[in-house]
Amino acid sequence: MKRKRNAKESKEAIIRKAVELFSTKGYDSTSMDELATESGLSKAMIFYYFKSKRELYEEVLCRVLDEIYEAVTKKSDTRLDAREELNDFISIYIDFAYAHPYLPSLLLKELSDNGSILPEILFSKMRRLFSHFSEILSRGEADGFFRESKAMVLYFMVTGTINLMVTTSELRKRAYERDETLDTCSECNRETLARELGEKIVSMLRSDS
Amino acid sequence: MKRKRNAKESKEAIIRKAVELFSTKGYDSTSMDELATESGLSKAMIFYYFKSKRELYEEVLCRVLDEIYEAVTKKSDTRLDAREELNDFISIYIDFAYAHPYLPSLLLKELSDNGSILPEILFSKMRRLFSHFSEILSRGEADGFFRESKAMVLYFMVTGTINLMVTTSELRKRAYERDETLDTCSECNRETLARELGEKIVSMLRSDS
Amino acid sequence: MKRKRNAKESKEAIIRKAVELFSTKGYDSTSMDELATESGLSKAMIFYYFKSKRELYEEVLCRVLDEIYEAVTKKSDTRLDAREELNDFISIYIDFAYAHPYLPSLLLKELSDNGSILPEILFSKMRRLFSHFSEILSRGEADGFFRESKAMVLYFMVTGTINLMVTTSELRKRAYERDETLDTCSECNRETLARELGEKIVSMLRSDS
Amino acid sequence: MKRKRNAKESKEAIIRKAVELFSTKGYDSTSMDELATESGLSKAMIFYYFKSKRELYEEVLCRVLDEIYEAVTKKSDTRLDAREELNDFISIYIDFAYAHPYLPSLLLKELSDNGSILPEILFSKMRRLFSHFSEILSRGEADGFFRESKAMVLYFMVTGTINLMVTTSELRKRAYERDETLDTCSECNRETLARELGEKIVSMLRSDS
DNA sequence: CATGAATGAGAGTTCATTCAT
DNA sequence: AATGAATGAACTCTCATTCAT
Repeated sequence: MKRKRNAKESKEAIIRKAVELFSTKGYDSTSMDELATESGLSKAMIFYYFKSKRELYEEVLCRVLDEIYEAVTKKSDTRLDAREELNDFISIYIDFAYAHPYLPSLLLKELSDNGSILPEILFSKMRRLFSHFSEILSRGEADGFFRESKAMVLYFMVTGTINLMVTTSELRKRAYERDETLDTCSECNRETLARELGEKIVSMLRSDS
Repeated sequence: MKRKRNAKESKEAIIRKAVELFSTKGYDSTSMDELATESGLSKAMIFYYFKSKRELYEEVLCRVLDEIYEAVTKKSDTRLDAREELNDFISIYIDFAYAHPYLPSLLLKELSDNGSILPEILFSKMRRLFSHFSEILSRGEADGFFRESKAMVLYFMVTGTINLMVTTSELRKRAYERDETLDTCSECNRETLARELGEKIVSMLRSDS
Repeated sequence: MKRKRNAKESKEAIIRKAVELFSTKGYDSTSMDELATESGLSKAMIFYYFKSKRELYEEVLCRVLDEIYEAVTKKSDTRLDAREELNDFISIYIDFAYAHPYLPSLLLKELSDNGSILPEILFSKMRRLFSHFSEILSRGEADGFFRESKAMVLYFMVTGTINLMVTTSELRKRAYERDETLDTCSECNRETLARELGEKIVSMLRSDS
Repeated sequence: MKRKRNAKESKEAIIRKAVELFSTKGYDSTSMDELATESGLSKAMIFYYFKSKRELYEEVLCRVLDEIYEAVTKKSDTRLDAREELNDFISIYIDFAYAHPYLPSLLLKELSDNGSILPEILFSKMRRLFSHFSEILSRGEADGFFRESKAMVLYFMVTGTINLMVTTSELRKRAYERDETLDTCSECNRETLARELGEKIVSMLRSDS
């Protein structure tokens, strides 16, 4: 009914809602009808701006990955020693995940599909982020701060854990209420997590151990 | 036309295929038609044994969780010290994940759906597994082998990493082929992963550090 | 609402209506919704019996061509001289066209699409009919009854004319009512047409002329 | 952005493309979007010049019929005897069809739609062409060159055959390649067709036979 | 004269689910 | 215990058409 005549705004409204819906309900369970209604535009408008549902989804995922990459690299400072940098990576990733609580599940879902249909552009954006992480580790090893380790495993220990902590926050709360002897970290906030994770990961890598 | 098998056999055939399909294609992308054809029964039969697609799915997930729980607790031996037990947990979980490479993605997906629709029975099965893990840690702390830590975070560091490593194996291979300077652990087998993860996690928890 | 539980009947009902609708309204303008309603079944049932709209359409066209071919070859008698046989071909084709007034337009439409998307099976059925016609001419030439001619051109003169006469019958009536000095053959019945066409075509081919 | 052309030019550009698209793809399969893009104007402009898709289509058909009529009557010379005039009609129609190979299928399609929705203006343009043809025959009969015949049937024998020969040219080539014993007139050019058709039709009408 | 943004209606197709047998 | 036949509701996507600028 309301007609906005502003392309940018409309497109933005679609993407905004798309991010929300895709991440809370998943790709399949998000219908274009719903997305249309929720974004205040007609279904036809979505297809006016995006060729297909899949294309819209890819646009959404690209955005997410770009945002993460930028957040993580912006503050990156090679003058710091690798331990501090790793700590920064972790806490920035956590900040990002908490600020966009719907995004991690998007990533988890995409990864757990074996990524077989992952289009090239997404694929390379994911690689870029891992590459950045990997370099921090290498530098740490070169400088004698870190002992040798599998970057990939470490990467999943960091990002996987964060993603899971964020997406399960409701679940963990529920579990705690059911059985208070179970410490599901239901009260953990981003600081607690950052400290716990950062400290544990760095201590795990300490080369003098 | 009508092959008379007994009920158990038919039901089993359905579940077996369901596990395979749900885990390789996901819930939404698995159609009852396909499941019927593949399991050699008619669609109507599936609905005869299971009230709905969702119910079947839950049955499938319960199975998976039971299997994991059994695998993990079978060898559990409280006479061992907690460090060894933790190591066992990790390697058994890894064995399980490699033996059923489709299951981890099921779990990841279910968790990343915010679990808000997770039915009670699934929920408690998940709790049970975490509870077991948590006890190992507590014992380790009590015995002075482990320093204090958030069990939940540790649990995700372990299971999340394993699940991700398994579900992304194809993806990591692809990424490595594209750029060989990137160590995506594409050659890692279960032993490598068990060693890397077990050792790192235990060393991270060492109380004397 | 009414549920017939008879596969053959249902499939037949669909095809029957499909023939009618496709030929009166064309492929594009016939909607599956309409076809469903008209045939007394649900849309889903159509897709239960036919994989796609296109497949249904092909089935319909195949039927038509088979029917024509059978009608035309059934009475074919090589003991007759080619002139009589040609006459028979014409009058049988006319009978068929008048008995199934919706079919000729289907054929015309399919042909006028340049047949570029014509699937192999349809293509060969069309060839088979032309081949039969062509043989009659050849025999006539061999026996000295017919002079040389382009079989293809003759074939279109015969079938094209018949198809057009049938599909335009309403139109010609209207035109005559508008202007009675115009002889649109609005009163022509199948006999008139058979005589006019048969005689003219044969006389045109007479070798002694 | 806004290329200011004059109205006539724009309108002409639209019709030109419309003729091409409607005739190669048919009415339904031609989308206004496509037409807009191809004609270098915006969709809205098309609706500015033509009330609806149907109206544009009618305009297109009218053009075609006018062109044919003019081509056919331009050279018409009542001093010639009817046999020559008939021959001229045929060869001019053939020239026209070969020069505009997309138009015949338009006409065939429109006719085979039972013409029930044929608007008045199209209807009368079609009548006018037939009327001209009819007069040639009448004159031929009056002058004793032609024996009696149904003008309508003859008209379809001429125009129907030509239209079909043109629209099926690809098809006939394909059929010949598949089976070289089949003479599909795949090499026939306009001269061959004009000779074959003209001579056959005139000989068929010869009153002294 | 010209357009980009917007839409309602409808297209073909799929799917979980039910029912008669 | 078993199935083929049936369906309503939903899905993605397209299209002719309109309106504000």
